[in-house]
Amino acid sequence: MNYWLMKSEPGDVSIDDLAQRGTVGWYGVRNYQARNFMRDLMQVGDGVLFYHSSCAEPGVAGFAEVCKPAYPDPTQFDPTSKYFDAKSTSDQPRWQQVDVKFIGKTRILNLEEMRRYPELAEMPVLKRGNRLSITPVTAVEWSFIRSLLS
DNA sequence: GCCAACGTTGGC
DNA sequence: GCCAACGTTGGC
Repeated sequence: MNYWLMKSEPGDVSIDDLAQRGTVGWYGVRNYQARNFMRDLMQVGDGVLFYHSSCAEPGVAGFAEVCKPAYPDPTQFDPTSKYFDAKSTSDQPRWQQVDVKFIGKTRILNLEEMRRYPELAEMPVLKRGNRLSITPVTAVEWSFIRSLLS
């Protein structure tokens, strides 16, 4: 059982979209390290901090859970998608996604507030220059944020 | 829109 | 396999 922080642009998929749809496929990851987390380490039942990025108020916006293990991301095969990858074939897909299901929406836990808690100081999302869209969360960080937002 | 950070690409 | 150039991310 692992925990993860996963960034989504709310203009693309927001916590409200997830709440409405119940589950979503985590398409569009085009970074090998983030892909490997999904492919090699994510399991059904893993906890997810749903994070809003590239928006007016970046921060943790809710909780989700991995509900389907990694499988090929269909957008890599779609020439009309901005995530199309010409070097990817159905025999040799490069990119994977998992499905996540909605657990709950919370208030926005923004970066300024997160920085105030020493318990969260090591989270990659708070480190300067971090760009990775999927990062591991420790059990301590997970419990802390769960109680903070409950 | 700026820009720091850092992953990727491609020439050698 | 080095490394400079380039592209992207994402907070501000």
